[in-house]
Amino acid sequence: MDRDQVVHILNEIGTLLEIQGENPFKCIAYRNAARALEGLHEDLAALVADGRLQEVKGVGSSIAGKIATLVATGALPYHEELRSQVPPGVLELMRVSGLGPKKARILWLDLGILSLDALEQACRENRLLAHAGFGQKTQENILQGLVQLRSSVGKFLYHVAAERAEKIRLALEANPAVRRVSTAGSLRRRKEIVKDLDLLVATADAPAVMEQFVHLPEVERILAQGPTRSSVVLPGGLQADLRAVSEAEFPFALHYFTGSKEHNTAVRGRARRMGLKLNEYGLHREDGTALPCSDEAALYRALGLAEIPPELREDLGEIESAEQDDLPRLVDEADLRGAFHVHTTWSDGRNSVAEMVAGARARGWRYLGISDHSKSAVYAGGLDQEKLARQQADIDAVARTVPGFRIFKGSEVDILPDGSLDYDEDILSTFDFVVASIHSKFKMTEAEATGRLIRAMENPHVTFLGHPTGRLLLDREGYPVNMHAVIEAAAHLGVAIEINSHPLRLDMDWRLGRFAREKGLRIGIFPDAHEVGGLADVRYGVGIARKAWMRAEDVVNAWELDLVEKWLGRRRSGAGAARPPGDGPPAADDAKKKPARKKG
DNA sequence: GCCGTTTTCGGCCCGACTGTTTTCAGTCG
Repeated sequence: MDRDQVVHILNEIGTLLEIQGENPFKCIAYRNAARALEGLHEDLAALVADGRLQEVKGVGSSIAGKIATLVATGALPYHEELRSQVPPGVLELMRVSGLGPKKARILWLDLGILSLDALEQACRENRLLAHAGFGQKTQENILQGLVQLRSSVGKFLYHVAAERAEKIRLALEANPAVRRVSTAGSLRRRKEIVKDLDLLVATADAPAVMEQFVHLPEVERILAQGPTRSSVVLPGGLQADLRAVSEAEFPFALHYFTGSKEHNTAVRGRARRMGLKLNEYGLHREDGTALPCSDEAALYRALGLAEIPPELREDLGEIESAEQDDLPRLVDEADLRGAFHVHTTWSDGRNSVAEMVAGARARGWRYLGISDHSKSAVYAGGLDQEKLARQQADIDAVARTVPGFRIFKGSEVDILPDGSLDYDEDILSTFDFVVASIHSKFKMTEAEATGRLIRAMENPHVTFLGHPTGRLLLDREGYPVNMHAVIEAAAHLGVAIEINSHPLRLDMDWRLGRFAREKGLRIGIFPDAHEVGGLADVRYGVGIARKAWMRAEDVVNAWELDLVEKWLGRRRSGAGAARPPGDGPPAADDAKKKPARKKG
């Protein structure tokens, strides 16, 4: 049994104990042990073999014994006994927002509810009201939580889908019968949420490729298998479709299956106006003669358009821009020179300052901005003044060991309910940068949330606005914010808004990109990393920034170090909307033909 | 169940919010 499985079981034990009403600290102990294992740098099996498990902080003699059993035998009698005492349906109930162990236990023991369907039924029949702790409002909240939970079924986060798709793509690529292979669909367009995987191959032996595809080890179930198209289900219910075409058809099929539907419709309309017919098999004149294209670039060229990157194919003005050959050169991961918004063990990170810096250097970055949590973020180990001083001394010490690499001292400072910041002037002035974020009191009206964010940005110490809506994809709606007003204020004040690259956040939303560009907003593609591996999440942020039409010059952490230092300095000295030298006015000409579509 | 410059017992991260209560329990981050 590997580490991830052990972590999962320890967490589950914590939950099962909680449902049984065990001492809460005992439950926490199991979760802490799971967390400690997650942050482990060493091989778990080796640790067990050497009898050094108890050296891990959070793992004592009892849990160490259980881990050893799990690693050695793949099972744990204690865990199985707990599972036999609590039906699996109870754990299912706890997935509903607002239902914790206590309420789930009451639903189970007093009402015999063991499924989401039964829970909904009971709410509709007002059967919850008779029980202590349940009122009208609770019942309504549960029904709402059920809607939210079910709406996430059949949807997958980009990073999950991308990882699965890449495995399949590599397997297909290794097949000698496959000439070309690509992902398509919303995944290729880098949407933050995808419903299924679309893959496309060019081959002369489609049946053989289909045979390979449906029998890949990750396939759980075959939905359909034909010579040109097969569909399978992967673990977790993710559906993957593979289509096979000839090499000559490949560019047209790739374009067609990449979409979006709206983009395709617009492109086909354009072809028709030019006396051409475009479909997934080719581009033809009215007399039926084919216009061969070797790739998508040739296809667009044949229609009098510059090649449109997949990320932009949402019919949000990209065709007009391509027609005038003024599509932006989109930011690329290789453009990033560093990053801000990184946590360390000083707050809730899993790696030290030195380790995070080493990770950044290994990526070829020239600078890194450390921002642990501020004092009000107690649950995340926020730093008080004394601890902050020690953290900053630590950063100074690490900085001396990495000449030529710049470490910026900052903080992810909580924006308090009234829009003020969680540190006073004396402390704020010790930072090179400040990421201001909301982490508490999410229930606000749109006016309150918008005012709160803008007031925070008016503080001259604030350089970046962190995850502006607080959303967690497929999990939690963000607070309602008038993002247009926030973007205008940020651009005016010279504050850059973060595109938080954590795959659950990807916040700010890309749909605001055109508007943001028009206003001259600067953005940051920041990892919000809590461990070294989290630095790589910037690739997801880059995908969103590309969908948002962002160029390297719009992205603060794609700037060279000297430019970033100047920019931070100007903001601090109250110069307002500072821009890097040589960077002209916002490129409004290629950003305002079509207003950005509102979120949703 | 874990841990120790508060050290073998007694605290453990804790404040805000919500909905339920009539002084607080449960949930969340």
